[in-house]
Amino acid sequence: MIFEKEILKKIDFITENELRKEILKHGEILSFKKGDVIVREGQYVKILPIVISGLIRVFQTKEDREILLYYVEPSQTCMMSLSACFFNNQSPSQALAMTQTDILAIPSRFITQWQKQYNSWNNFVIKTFRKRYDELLDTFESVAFDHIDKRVIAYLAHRKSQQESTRIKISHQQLANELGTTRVVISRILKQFEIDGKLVLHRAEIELL
Amino acid sequence: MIFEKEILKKIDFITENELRKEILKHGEILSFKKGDVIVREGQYVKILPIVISGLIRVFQTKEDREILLYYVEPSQTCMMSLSACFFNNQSPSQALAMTQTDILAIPSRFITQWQKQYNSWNNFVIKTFRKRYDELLDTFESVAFDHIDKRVIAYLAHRKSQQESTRIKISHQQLANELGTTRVVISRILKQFEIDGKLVLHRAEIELL
DNA sequence: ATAAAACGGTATCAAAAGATACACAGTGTC
DNA sequence: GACACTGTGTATCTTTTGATACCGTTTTAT
Repeated sequence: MIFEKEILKKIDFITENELRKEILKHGEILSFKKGDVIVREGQYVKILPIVISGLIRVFQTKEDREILLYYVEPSQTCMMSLSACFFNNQSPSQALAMTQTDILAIPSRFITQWQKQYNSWNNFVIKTFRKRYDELLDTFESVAFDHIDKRVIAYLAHRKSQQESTRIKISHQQLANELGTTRVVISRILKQFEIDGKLVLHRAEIELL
Repeated sequence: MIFEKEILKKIDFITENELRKEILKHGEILSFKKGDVIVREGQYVKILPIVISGLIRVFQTKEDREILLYYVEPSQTCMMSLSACFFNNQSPSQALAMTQTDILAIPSRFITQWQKQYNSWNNFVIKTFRKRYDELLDTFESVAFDHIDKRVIAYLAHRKSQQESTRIKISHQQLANELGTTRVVISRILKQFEIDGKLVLHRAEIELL
């Protein structure tokens, strides 16, 4: 059960009290289990999800390759849904619950309406676009100019910063998918890092030192 | 001299008559010569440029490398300016006139105001963000998964589609900058394409066949 | 318990692309 | 004409990464 209090905490970037009430009134909590598909490629999107708890992975598939666009964390929304709602388009990407995830589903008709009425909502919309652009640009730069070993380190450091522990649960194959390369390459690099004393490898888990 | 008629033609995506008048009233035409710097990195941006004629190159520089973000063509605006105006930020990127370029400069205070009042303006804003994201994603995918020869061909095809002639004026060095690689690599690839009969090389010019 | 699937280590080979170096041809300037 | 600068051709070498193959271990499903 999700309490109003928790929802309100996650939408603290909405400063207008009236809008906070509207969101509670029209938003509906939807829950997904780990692995659930939230949006399929090609699906029409009628709601804007705001993540209350959990994590959503948004990606595209192209010729049996996955292209990671971004993760949607609590208090964030999905740029692709936003834009699909806005233009009444099909979703060009797929969204997957990485863990048990609760979202607050806002009917799409409110998006532009609230943009006109509430500054903080419009801010939220624009910030969502800009943030994802910046992230993508970052990824682009690291793919274009950095070697994979540096990208692996950056990925692990980022994961570490999101949690308490220094042990990151991920298999070599999954890590390869995240970075758009192959398992062998990742195993090779990780082993070298282990030899260099930067980390310790466990089964489906990497311990940073 | 730029006539109102020409401006109105370039902003035909603005459907509200009232807004068209507002734009003419508050917008100011600024002209730049080829090579002029329109925005410097770090500069505060107070106006939103809508290109009426010409072409603007928007890019970042990082450790003596250039990262091309996008070109702004007539009827388009610059996403980075939009977002810098919106948040009253410094520009993270640089804008350069590629040819004689006329822009319609809209004072930044109108951006959010018009978003609230006029649907087509809000559409313009959102479309600008989405379009640049999609472009960047495309570039990202081709950098991540395509070989350079394919990217060279794609670049040339794109340039050809923008003009009448099949002769593209660009040096190997410039082309290398556009694609984020080195001159030698480009020369090597182009020469191979010439041997394959796909194009003919001239000095600082490539003729597609 | 046994089979199947997931996970990971490692060796070999090939391809792509970057780095460097050098030569030479046009173009523009004085 | 002498000179500098830009543009291009090309050879050599190295590094990075991907592809493939094979093996052993651990976990999961039936």
